[in-house]
Amino acid sequence: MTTTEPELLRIGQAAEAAGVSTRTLRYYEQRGLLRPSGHSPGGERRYSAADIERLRTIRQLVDQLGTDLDTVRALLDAEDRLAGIRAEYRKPGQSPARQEQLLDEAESMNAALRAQVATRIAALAALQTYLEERAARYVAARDELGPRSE
Amino acid sequence: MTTTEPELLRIGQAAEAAGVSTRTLRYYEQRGLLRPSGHSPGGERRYSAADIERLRTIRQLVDQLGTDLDTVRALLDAEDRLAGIRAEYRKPGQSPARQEQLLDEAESMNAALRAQVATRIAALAALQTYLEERAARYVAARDELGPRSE
DNA sequence: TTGCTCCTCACGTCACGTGAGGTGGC
DNA sequence: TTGCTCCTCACGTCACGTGAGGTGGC
Repeated sequence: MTTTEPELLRIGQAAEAAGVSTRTLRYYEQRGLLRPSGHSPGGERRYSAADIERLRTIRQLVDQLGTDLDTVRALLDAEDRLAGIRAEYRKPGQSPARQEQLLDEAESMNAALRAQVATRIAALAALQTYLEERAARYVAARDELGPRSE
Repeated sequence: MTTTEPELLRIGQAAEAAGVSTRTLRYYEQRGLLRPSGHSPGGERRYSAADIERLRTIRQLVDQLGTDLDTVRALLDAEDRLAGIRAEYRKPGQSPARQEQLLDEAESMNAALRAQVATRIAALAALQTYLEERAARYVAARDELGPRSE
């Protein structure tokens, strides 16, 4: 049996799948954030499911946390290094010290992100409370307007 | 007795109080978002406490919700119109229909904002869950690395 | 062959950042 | 008078948007 086809997407399909423009995909490539897994013989970009996942991660960080692209790249680079080390994990002669160092790095970044998310959620909760108070004031103002006869 | 001084701030003080740059204040003025309450004889901008409050509102919308400045202005304009009507409330001959229309407008914008905030909080909660799962995986990976002696 | 999507420039835009050169108030 | 802050241009930057003009695969 043949291995199943890799299911690579053209740039337009990839963009639509992640809710971004094709320009964004080319720009991320230029900035070193996301290289397509392959290319067609004619030179068209081809994106894998893993590429789309990576793209979604980038958008999460940018949209939800307002992270700039250089910071996102640093984060993904560190993840890539950790994944690389994990892939070599089974080979003999790997340095556990090196691996532990990368784990430290990944954990501290994760913790920093979690702190950012918590801060944002708190700010949004405050905003929500404020908006609810205003909604209540609107209702009060409407009552004060006098009873509209049905 | 004299009325207490209005306590107007220079642009640098206003900027620092709201955590933005002076450039941002001048830009918001140019874009019609925030006009300083007054000017010094020499032509310097002077900002009131209400101006700073308005500025903080703008930053909330921009930072927490990613709202663009045109949308923010539309929102503040509507609030200003409502405040204007309320100020005239005591005068006789005001149209309650007009006032109710403005209340409708304000309420619907408030509701839209609340929906946006709720969506964002949900997205952030999902991100938080994802980050916590990753944190757990890091701990597992560390255990797998082998027990560090002592 | 006809559309449609893709390609690479390259200029435009939004929300500011950052000097350049000069004026005004403790 | 000396700093410090203010003023108005005006060019730079980041993350794309948007054509311009041309090539490639069902």
